[in-house]
Amino acid sequence: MIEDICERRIIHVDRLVKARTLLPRQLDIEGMSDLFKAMADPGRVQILMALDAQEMCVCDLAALLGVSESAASHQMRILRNMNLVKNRREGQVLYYRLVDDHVMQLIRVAHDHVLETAG
Amino acid sequence: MIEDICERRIIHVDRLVKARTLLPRQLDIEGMSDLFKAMADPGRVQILMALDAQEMCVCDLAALLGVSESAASHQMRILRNMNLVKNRREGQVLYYRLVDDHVMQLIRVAHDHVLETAG
DNA sequence: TTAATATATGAACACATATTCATACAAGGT
DNA sequence: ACCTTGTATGAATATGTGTTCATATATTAA
Repeated sequence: MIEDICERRIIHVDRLVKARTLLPRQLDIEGMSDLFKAMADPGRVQILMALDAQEMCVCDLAALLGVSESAASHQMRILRNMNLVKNRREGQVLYYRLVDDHVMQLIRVAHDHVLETAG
Repeated sequence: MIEDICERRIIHVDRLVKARTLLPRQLDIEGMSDLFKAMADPGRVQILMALDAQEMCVCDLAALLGVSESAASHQMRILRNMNLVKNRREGQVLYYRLVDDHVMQLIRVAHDHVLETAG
């Protein structure tokens, strides 16, 4: 079973072939890792969990995290770019909320995993 | 409703208080963001999806990603440290597999999100 | 129009992360 | 014991990310 393709050692060619057929397009893979990247920050996780319960504005979120409003706004842009949140304007205030239930599904599974493994 | 706590403007104190009561411990939050951080790389997402179908060794995974075996080993350490994979030795070869179903649940939700939003 | 409020954005710096290279370890064969 | 194979690890470099600061935009009030 030991073979060599493109100057690289490969032990299980069959598994490699099978893995290749099962993987989605590279673009989807990158989309998924970008999504996880958007959630790979304690502040943004807190923001998302807070927004599950209610709409909040940048000002409140900054206070929640204990950071500047500019910093909070930068975080919200990342979450917006990854389609995790959307907003609604009411006068001067922008109210943010989660776009759909995917976000909370991810949060819940991650929380379960952390509670089970780390304790 | 406009108040000021600790030299910071807060518009909705009630929402801030509610958010604070709903958030888990800071340690859990960090565990969750670390978990997402571990999945915030296209190569590691590919590895995890490949390991859903079958056990694979570092050598095969390096070939799958098109990177050096050293680089693949570094990636596996990150996944191991975050309790996403475990391994089994069979002679000289270490076979990696997913620790539980949480990983694939996260992958599936992320994939759905990407397909729905990005197209 | 001018001023104030709420948020966004660009640039720069500090810090984190990924890869490469060299080396070390662990298991099996000779 | 030695050598080879499979994997791990440390250090260094290159790249990426988060925060700060200054500034810009949007909405409302005076």
